Amino acid sequence: MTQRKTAPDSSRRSQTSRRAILTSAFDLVAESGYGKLSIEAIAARAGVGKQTIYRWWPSKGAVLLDALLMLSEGQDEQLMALPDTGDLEADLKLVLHATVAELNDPRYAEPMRALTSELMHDPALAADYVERLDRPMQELKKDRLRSAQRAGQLAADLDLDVAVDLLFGPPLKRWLMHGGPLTDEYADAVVETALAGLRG
Amino acid sequence: MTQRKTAPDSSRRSQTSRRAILTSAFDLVAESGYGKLSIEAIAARAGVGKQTIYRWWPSKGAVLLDALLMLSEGQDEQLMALPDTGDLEADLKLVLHATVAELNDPRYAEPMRALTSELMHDPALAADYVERLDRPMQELKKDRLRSAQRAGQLAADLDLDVAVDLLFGPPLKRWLMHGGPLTDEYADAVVETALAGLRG
Amino acid sequence: MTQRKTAPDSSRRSQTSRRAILTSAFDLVAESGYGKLSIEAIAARAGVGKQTIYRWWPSKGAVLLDALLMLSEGQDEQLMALPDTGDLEADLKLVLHATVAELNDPRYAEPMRALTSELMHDPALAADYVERLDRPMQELKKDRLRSAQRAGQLAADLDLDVAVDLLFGPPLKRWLMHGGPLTDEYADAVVETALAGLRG
Amino acid sequence: MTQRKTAPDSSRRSQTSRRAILTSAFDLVAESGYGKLSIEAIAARAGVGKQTIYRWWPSKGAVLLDALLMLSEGQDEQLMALPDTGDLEADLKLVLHATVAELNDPRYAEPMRALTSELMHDPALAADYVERLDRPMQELKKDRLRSAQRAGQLAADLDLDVAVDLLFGPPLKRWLMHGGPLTDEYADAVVETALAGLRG
DNA sequence: GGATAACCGAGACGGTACGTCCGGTCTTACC
DNA sequence: GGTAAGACCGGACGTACCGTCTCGGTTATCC
Repeated sequence: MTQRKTAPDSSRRSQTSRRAILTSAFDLVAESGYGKLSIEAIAARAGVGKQTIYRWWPSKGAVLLDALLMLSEGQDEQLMALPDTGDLEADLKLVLHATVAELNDPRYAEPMRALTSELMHDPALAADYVERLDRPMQELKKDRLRSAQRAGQLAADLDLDVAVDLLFGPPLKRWLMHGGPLTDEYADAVVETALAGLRG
Repeated sequence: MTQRKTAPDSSRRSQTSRRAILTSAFDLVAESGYGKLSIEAIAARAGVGKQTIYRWWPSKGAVLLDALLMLSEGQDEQLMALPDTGDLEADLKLVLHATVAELNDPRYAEPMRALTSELMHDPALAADYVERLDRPMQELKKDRLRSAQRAGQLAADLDLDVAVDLLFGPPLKRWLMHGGPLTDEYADAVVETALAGLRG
Repeated sequence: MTQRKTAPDSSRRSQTSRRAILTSAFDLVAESGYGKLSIEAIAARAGVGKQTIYRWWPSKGAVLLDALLMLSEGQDEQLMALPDTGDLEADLKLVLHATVAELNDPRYAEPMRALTSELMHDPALAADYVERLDRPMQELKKDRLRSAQRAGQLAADLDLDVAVDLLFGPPLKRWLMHGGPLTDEYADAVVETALAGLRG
Repeated sequence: MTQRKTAPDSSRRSQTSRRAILTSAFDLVAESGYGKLSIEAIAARAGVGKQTIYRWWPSKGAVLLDALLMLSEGQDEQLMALPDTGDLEADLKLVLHATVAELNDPRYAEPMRALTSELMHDPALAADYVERLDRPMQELKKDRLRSAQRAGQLAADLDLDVAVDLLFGPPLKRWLMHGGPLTDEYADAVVETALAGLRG
């Protein structure tokens, strides 16, 4: 079940309130951490009644998801594609550097962490997340790999989903588990090793 | 600062209560999910005063971590090593199958999910987790890879930490993000692709 | 500072809950004694959230005071006067008998004891008690004495506050200190002695 | 049932601890009020195990009673008598002034208030209080009145218990109920009015 | 003079209640 | 009908004490 509740966006809905709620949620979690993120706090900071939140979102995780989506609302229509200079390794390193930078920037990492933590206990929200954020990203990445595959730079029988996971799973593991520093050097090592294979 | 509070295990401490608390926590979360896991519920089910929990653990995440550690208390001394038949690919597939099975078994997945969600918001707990659960596991895995490296089955200059992440990061990503089915076939694909490299 | 918190009685306030809380408090203390009177117990018996009590009263003593005041809410407007048959001694004995009866009736004595005990440690509550219960009573008593004074039955220069204390202080002392039986005969002796003076 | 538990004073009992407990209790309540008086606080301040308190006293009220009794341990044997100059009115005013001063001195009033509040809910303690503090005082006062009665200064058929209550009940009422200032002038008025009678 | 038993400080234990915070529902009064 | 405001019931939080219960470590009699 996807977040139908979010969609209707009745014409009577106050866009002012919607934006105030989303930015309040995002800012609250970025400033004070997940612990301070409560529906009451969001409503208070947004100058909004609690009911206005409950009417349009099923959980604070859903608010958070919308808040993150709002950030990329500018480049909406024409979803930006990943860089394709022909040099696959360089392009991938560039993308992973960006990913690493985002995960290390508290401003984005904290809301992301909060959302991820909600995803783990809310399958409906997780499905929504996959559909609206994760899958589009995954497709973009697969597009770049497909281009390389067509150019003969990747194995012809390569499963692109696995390939994307091989590149982006390792940084995610470090980020989640705090299992070591999350640096550009690490990202480079991941790209090089994934491309060449463990056997070298 | 690691969870020193957990360690001292004063001689006055009631081992009966400790065990009751840990099994209660584990069972509660396995049966009813993370939402039902409250300190009050743990104390009630364990037949213990709340203070006895607060006295020895700083958060319910710390209780959960100890609960998971208790499960592997039997094989403490002789830390089991990973299988080493000489056939690296087969051994790794075996291990990843076990990992996948664990992540798919609600009995273990639910407590793990709960703990992971706590880790994300509690750096001290995360450090403790890394030290007491993650690093030992990581070392075991590196040991197996090192053995293969010595046998010439892996690149001589391979960074083993990166290698382990390349193998275990992808399933973790799927598990966390619900970004696709987590099957033995997927595990096999990950092992094969990681060993051969994306270039094939 | 008087108990302004109690007064506003915002139009949004639930009168149902208010009454349930006051009767629950009164009944609980009457049935089970002061020891069993906790905010939690009141809330539970009244079927009310604890916050609803904390929102409107600053302490359980304040609840108790309101509960006692609620009992005399019927005869609000026309504050009943003390009997005035012209026979001062008989009238006073009647009133003291009533006082003694009330102090001996567990149903009223227990809540009164509980309230008195709270008064002793809470000056704000004590001020409120004086203003809303004690002073009105005191005035009623002084009115009756004033009437007798005008009829020449009492000394012209008599301080009526002292006079009231002389009549009602002794039973209070016995009640508080358990310093002897609190009977109608005692009340009669107090009235007679006070009127005639120790010198006789 | 009287406080037998207090009496045995086994020869093995530590007098150091006993005194530390009593002075700690007295000082705690005098300094921080009744609210801060807990068995734990007494034990901590006295540098004593909680069990040592529970072993010798049945409640904190009992500790308080002993603490107050300890203060008058000096003049033990020869219980001081009330002043008897022959001038009854002057003597009584002197005694009531002393009473008023004590009730107005926070150092004594606070422990007294605390004890009184305990008495109200603990009949056994109340009985003990009457026997060990109240009755002896009452007898002293009656002795002085008896002397006056013999001298013909008081009615021959006067009930001395009632007489004492008539004199000491009114200040007690004011003290308890905060129903007006408790001054020497008030004490004088009580003595004069009680002696002369309300009729003048 | 060595056993032994009561007392001691300390503090963990199972509990109860505290006063606060927030979840999610409902009502009221605008607009 | 959407909204800001906020009262309401419920329930968990983390803390403070309750009274009971060991645990070692002194005493301080009694054999």
